[in-house]
Amino acid sequence: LPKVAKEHGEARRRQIVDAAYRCFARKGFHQTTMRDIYEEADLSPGAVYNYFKGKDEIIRASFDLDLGRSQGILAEAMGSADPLGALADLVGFFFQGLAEAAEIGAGRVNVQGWGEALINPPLLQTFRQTMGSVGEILAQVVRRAQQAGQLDPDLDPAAVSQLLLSLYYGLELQKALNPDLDVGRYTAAAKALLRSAARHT
Amino acid sequence: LPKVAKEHGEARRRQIVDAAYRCFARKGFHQTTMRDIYEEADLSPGAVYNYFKGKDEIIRASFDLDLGRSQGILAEAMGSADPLGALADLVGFFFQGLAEAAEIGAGRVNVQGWGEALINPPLLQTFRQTMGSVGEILAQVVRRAQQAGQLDPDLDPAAVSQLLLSLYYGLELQKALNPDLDVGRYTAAAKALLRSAARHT
Amino acid sequence: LPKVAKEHGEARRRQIVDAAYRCFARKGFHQTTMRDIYEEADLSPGAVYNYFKGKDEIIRASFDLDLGRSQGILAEAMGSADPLGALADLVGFFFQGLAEAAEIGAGRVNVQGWGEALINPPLLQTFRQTMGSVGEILAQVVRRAQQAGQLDPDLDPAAVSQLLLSLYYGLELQKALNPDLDVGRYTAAAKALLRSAARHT
Amino acid sequence: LPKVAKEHGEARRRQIVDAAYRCFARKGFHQTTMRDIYEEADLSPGAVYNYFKGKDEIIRASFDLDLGRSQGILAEAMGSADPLGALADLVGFFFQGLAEAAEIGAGRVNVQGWGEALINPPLLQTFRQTMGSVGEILAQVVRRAQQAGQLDPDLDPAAVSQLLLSLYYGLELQKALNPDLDVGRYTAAAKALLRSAARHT
DNA sequence: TATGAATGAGTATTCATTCAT
DNA sequence: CATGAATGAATACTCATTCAT
Repeated sequence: LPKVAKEHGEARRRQIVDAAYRCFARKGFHQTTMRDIYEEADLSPGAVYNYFKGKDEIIRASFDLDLGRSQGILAEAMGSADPLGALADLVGFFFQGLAEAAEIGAGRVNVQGWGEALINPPLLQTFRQTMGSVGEILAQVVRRAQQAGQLDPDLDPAAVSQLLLSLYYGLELQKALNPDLDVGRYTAAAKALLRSAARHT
Repeated sequence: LPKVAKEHGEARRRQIVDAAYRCFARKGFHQTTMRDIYEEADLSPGAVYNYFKGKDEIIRASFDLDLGRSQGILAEAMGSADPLGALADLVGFFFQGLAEAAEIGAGRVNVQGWGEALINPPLLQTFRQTMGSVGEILAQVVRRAQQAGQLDPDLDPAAVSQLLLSLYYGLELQKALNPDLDVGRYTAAAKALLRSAARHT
Repeated sequence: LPKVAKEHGEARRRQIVDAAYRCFARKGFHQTTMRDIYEEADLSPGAVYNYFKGKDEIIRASFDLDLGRSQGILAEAMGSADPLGALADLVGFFFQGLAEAAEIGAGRVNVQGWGEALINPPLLQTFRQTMGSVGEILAQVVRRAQQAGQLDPDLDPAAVSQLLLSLYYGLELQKALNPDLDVGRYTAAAKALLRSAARHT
Repeated sequence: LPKVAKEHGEARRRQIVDAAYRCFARKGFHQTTMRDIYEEADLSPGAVYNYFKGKDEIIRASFDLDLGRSQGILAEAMGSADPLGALADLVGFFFQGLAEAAEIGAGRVNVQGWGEALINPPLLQTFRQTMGSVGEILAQVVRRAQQAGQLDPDLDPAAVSQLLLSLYYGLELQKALNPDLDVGRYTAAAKALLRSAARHT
């Protein structure tokens, strides 16, 4: 029974967060009212409050996403024998993921989330953590690429990792503001750039 | 005297927008109340409404910034005899500008502005216009660099220009979320990357 | 149980409209604030808005009155074998009703309602509908009185019906502006006038 | 000089009241803002306040109309050798006057004025005075018609005078709510009614 | 747990009026 | 007298949250 109850609770939370997510993508966090959320979720106001303390918690929950799917490819990249190639793979994987996630409005929610994070400390933590850990992994891969002689050893691994993050976030932003943007061409250019950065021996 | 009146009006509008800007940087657009704004501006509520129709107009006015200062260097870059070098200069100029603007909270306001633009059509226009025109200039410079043999002619100029924009916006984002970020190192890495992309003849 | 909920809702709406009505009689529509209304109704502001979209809807609801009580006597008049006598009865009934309604301030609200209707289209519809349908019934009774030889067949039934409406509205107005007015004497004179209009055969 | 000044002042007051009147006819007293008034009058806000203490005074001034034009015919009626005929003439004169005044929106302003008077004591006085003095004159004419054997001596003169006022105000109301109303037919019916009330000797 | 009526602090905005120039 | 920028009290309405059922 407790297990069933727990599963039920998880399902309800998911139902609420999903509904909220759709609202957020459409109207933004602060234009979305609790009413929007519980109507989109087909629930009563009280029901929502049985699962979340308030709107803020729902916003935060919208970003407690499974970095899980990405974890695998990131770990793989760190261990790859061809670090530079792994970076290119990451670019392909993440940029393409962006294009797919755009369909559920993820880009719209994320871009708004950045702004929200600036005035919402707990959310800021979430974002910094994600960016921080991914950034460290990227820096590590860059470092390994340097050790493998694939990249100029004078490059600043941390800064390069930030550049790579910028290519990702910048794409997410530009794609959100202009959905017509062609992710494929963008990705191709990014890979070309990466290739050209390879050490010419 | 109409001229005096006009100047006075402009000054007041500036006073209000500046006050609002500080509030926005601190608390976000929607957490900032009109009261916050007119108190920060040391005005009465009515006074603010004499110059702006409402909050929305103030938000929009906060982004009607003078692209003017940048116009010069962009034009110069387009005409430069060393397009690739000009690109590096642009990177230096704009990234450094970002660091300076951070002091007045511009980064914080801009990042929030992106999110706002997604649910605020007039603001979206403003952003798309800015990004569009700067993007075209960059693409043009890239094209000229290719013609000058400085860059691989197979590169997609539009996509490269988007990458460059990403480096800029991504920096603005990362700097806003983490003010400790070292813009100098980031800029150096970007320039190194650009150099490595130069055609090796 | 939906039925209970519906009854509850109706009761609340009534409670609000009644409270508003008292305020309107006292201070007029536009001098009455929503605060006046929800305090008079002993409710919170939000509660009022759960039942009415806004002040305008409350004003309109104040005039969605049951023409029901009158419907009976009007129908009866239309079918009466003594149409002229029926008209006199209507005069007695309605003018007396006016005197009674004055106690709840109905006259005051109605007089203000006429003015409001001039600048409030939906309300205008309400008034025109009521006046129109009552007017048609009166014209019909007049016509029947003419056919029965009780009234001069040369009289314009529609115009006579307008005269009768004027006697009613004019009384409501004069009584509202001067509560001392003696409705009994006014009614007696109206009946005498009606009698004198009877065809002298 | 003082005379010129006074004339100037009067002209300005008239200019303001006329402008206000147009606004009132259009939007009602309380929907009309002082801004509406001084813009319609092509004046500055301060200018208006140089001639009127405030909005309320302008409203009141809108009803301080020249009963003058009517005074003549009323006096004449009181002295007429054919009082009943005089009553019919009054009906013709005033009802027709209503039709003409409708063009400047007088009906709309008056109907709204009745409602306003109910919550505006000084205005109430104005209305009661006008109605009272006209009513007394009418009662007097009725009394003289009775003495002349033209009307049943059992009729209540005061009540009959109220009925006559009702025919007037009721017409004004119905015409305001329904501008299509045919004043000619209404007047004809009123005169016919009056004729039928004449004593049949 | 679920419901949804009720709460009430909070917010944007208006507008009659003033007064320094 | 004229101007019109400034004032600020007042107002309609919202919406996150609660709690009795």
